[in-house]
This record gives sequence, C-alpha cells and structure tokens, in this order.
Amino acid sequence: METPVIYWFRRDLRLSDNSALNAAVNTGRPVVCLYILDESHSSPWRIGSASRWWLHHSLSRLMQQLRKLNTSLVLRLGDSKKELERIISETGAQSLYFTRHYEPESIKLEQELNHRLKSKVEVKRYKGYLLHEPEQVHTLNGEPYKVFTPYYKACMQQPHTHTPLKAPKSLKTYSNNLASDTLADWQLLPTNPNWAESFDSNWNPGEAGAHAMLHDFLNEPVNQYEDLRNRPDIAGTSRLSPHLHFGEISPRQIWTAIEQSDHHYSNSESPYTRQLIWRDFSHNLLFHWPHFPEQPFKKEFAAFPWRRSKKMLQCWQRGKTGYPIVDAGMRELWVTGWMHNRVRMIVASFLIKDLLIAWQDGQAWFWDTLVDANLANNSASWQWVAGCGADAAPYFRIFNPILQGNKFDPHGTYVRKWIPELAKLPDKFIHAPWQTPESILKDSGIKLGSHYPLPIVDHSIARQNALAALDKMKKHKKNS
DNA sequence: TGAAATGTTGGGGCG
DNA sequence: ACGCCCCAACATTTC
Repeated sequence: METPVIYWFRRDLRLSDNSALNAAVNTGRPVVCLYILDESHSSPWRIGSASRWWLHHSLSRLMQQLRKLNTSLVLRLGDSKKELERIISETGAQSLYFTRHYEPESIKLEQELNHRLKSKVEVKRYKGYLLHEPEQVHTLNGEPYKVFTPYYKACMQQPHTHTPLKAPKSLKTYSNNLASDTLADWQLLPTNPNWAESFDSNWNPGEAGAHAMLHDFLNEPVNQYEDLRNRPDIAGTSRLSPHLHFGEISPRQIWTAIEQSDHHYSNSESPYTRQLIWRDFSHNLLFHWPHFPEQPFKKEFAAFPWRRSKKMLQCWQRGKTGYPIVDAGMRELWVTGWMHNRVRMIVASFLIKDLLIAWQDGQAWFWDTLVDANLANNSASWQWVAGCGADAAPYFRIFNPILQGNKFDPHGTYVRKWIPELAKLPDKFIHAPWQTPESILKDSGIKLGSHYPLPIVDHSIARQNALAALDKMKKHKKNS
C-alpha cells in the first residue's frame, strides 16, 4: 500500500482555505487525518473549560465533514511529539503536513519536530492562521513593531491578493484501521452541573457555523460597525472570535468576503478589518515576546502593589460588584462563554483599577470562561487595559462604570437582559441603582443589598487609590 | 478605544 | 448703566 501523508489538524479545524490540508491532499497520496489533544506539557495555558466545550463540537463537526469524504479523524491523547512519532511509525508515513501557530509551546514544538523528524520524514509547515506572518512585518531596522499604528500601516503596504482555496472535493482514503479515541473519551463537555447549557443556543461551532456567522455580519452590521461596535445592547459585532480562534474560518476568507461585499469601506480603511490586524498584532507580540502572557511588557509594572483579595475577585467573577454594567458583562460571560468587547474593557478596567487586582487574575478567569480564549489576544488585551502592554492605554485612563454604562447602554437594555432583578429600574438609575430614591426602589421591587448588591467599592475613592498605587510603583522604580 | 479637575467665557439676574 | 455673582458651556490640563 502507498505510504500516506499525515495531516495534523491543530487550530485549523476547517476544510476550505486550508493551504496545508490542500497541499497534503494534492500529493495524491492517502491522507491520515489526525488530531492530538495534548495536556502533557507544563504550560499553565492548557485549554480552558469553555474552550473545551467548543473544541468538542468543532471536532465533532469536522468528523462529520470528513466522513462525507470517506475519511475519519484519528483522535489521540498525549504528548504531541510522541504521538506524531507513533503514528508515523504505525503508518510508515513519509510526510507530515500542518499549519503553523505562534504560542511559545507551539513554536518550541515546531522547532523540535523540525530537528527530530526531518531526517526521517518530510515536515511541511504552512501559514494560514494570520493575515501577516511575524517575520513578514518589521521596522526598517528589522525590529518587530511595538506600536499598533505603524504596524498597521506596514501591513497595509503588503499585497493582499490571495484567493481563498476551496475545500478538497475528495481525498485518497487511508484504508488501514488506526487506533483512535472517541470524542466521548476525552470528556470535554461539562457534566454535573452542565454550565454550558445555554451555549448551544448562542453558538454553532464548526466551519458551517462560522460561515453562517460571517454571512449574517456581512448582511448589515459590518456597514454600521464603526457606530455600533461599542453598543453591547445592539448586535453590531461579528462574533467570529471563537470561530477564528479554532481556525474554522481563516482571516483571509473574512478579508476577501468583506472586500467582495458591498461594504462602504475599502479594506484598508474598514474599521472592522482593522480589528483583524489587531489580531495579527497580538500574535506578533506573543511570537516575539513569549513571556507576554505572564509578565508585564513594561517592566516597571512588576513592582505594582496589587491587592490579593480573593473575596473581591469572586464578586467580580460572579457579577456581584454592584456596578450593573460590570455585573451584566460578567454574567453574559458566564452564561454564553463570550462578552461584548466594549464590556470586556469596562470589566477589565474595573478589576485592575477599581479593585487593584492583578491583570493576570482577570486573564486567567477569561482564559477559563471564554469560548474564544486565545493566548495572544487575551494577554495583549489585558495588558493593554492595565497600561503595562505594548502600545497600551495609559494607566491613568480609568473607566467610570456609570458613565460607560450611560454612554454605551443608554437605555439599560443590556443590563436588564443580564440582570433581570434590575429590570424595573427607570433608565435614569439603571447604571447606578444605589442613587435611586427609596420610593422608586420600592416601586421597582428592589431591595439593594439583598436582591442586588450595593457597590463593593466607591468608584471615586477607588480611582484615587488606583492613582496612588501607580505613584507607589513609580517611587519603587526610582529607588531601585 | 477617558475622566476629573481646573480654567475661560459669556449671558442673565440683581442690587 | 454698571459691577458683581452665579453658573452653564466649552476648552485645557492633569491624572
């Protein structure tokens, strides 16, 4: 029998516009489709709980798609390198094809594969996860960009002419039986309790779901993106993040679809595609600074006097801070595995600056609860809010949760959706219930402190404390 | 991809 | 008519 090609699926769980898969199929040899769940490494960033839910369904969909091509997906649990070596020896394969990734663990692994396997098999690595490779965009000195705008401009100088590839119509099946786990073996879905119950009604993981989501976005919201993207009470964002994270759709497919739609902007000016470049930028940062998820990019922040209050952190996690816009966001996250981006900034600012809790703690919570948890985006965004990242917001830019609420959820629709106990409060007080006159509270059937918490901190005092803490950090820097 | 404090201006009430 | 005060509206600076 012909020796097969191993196609190693990673976070490219799609058949269309998948250069690596296409190349594997085009060898004309039988293709062994493989997915490895690797929990063996020591990285603290093993896949989070909400992402496991997504992964389960995404793999399940991929298996359905492959079945139509008369092929199965071989599931293996274990150390990626060992499992790859194992399957190569089981099949006698002489080629290994895959898509590259940019996390420190992935970079290390790809280097090791290159060293250890290259003498025995052909190792072919393809791009596809980003619009621009980290090596491809740099300053005139050859340094990686640390500031977004020049990075963005440099990206726009690059040619964007690629046409997305169609899914292979057929592939040569590898007919020998290979041992495979079942998805159920991996127990990726939560049970007792099934906290992901309402994920099903919010999401449709997999390639088809990704394209349906894109279609809905192109249908209208993309043209109002600039105005509506900050409104959590309106469906104005693409909600493509989890699909992009798992590679169910390529950024190139989105880029091209937008270019070909009747979008009001050209892609180089589109406020939405600009966000896609932020995604590249985050991966660029992580690629060049592998400690980004753990350590502040601005070193002086290592001396920041964070508070370690488990109790406060828990109030934040459970959506019980007493600030409705913050609590609504945290509850949306818990219920759906996702949070509107404007609200992510608000809750992050609140944790970091009002509660003075380290951004790493917030990042860890997001990592576990977001279906779109992505190491590059998550760490770059948290550091951005904290003011310690590359090209970050200044630390002293402290969001006022009441003003943010009034501005971006002016009728309290978003708050009422996620905090139904406040539903009857008049618009005027929806973002600051504690300011409500007693009689109106009574009419609304709300008793603060029992139905809904009183604010766990006073924002104006918290703001002063935050600025004082920054001062303390600066003094520490001076003295050292 | 803020917010608060502080400064400036100008209209109107009023003695 | 005039100066004075108040304060909203807007601008600037500071954090």
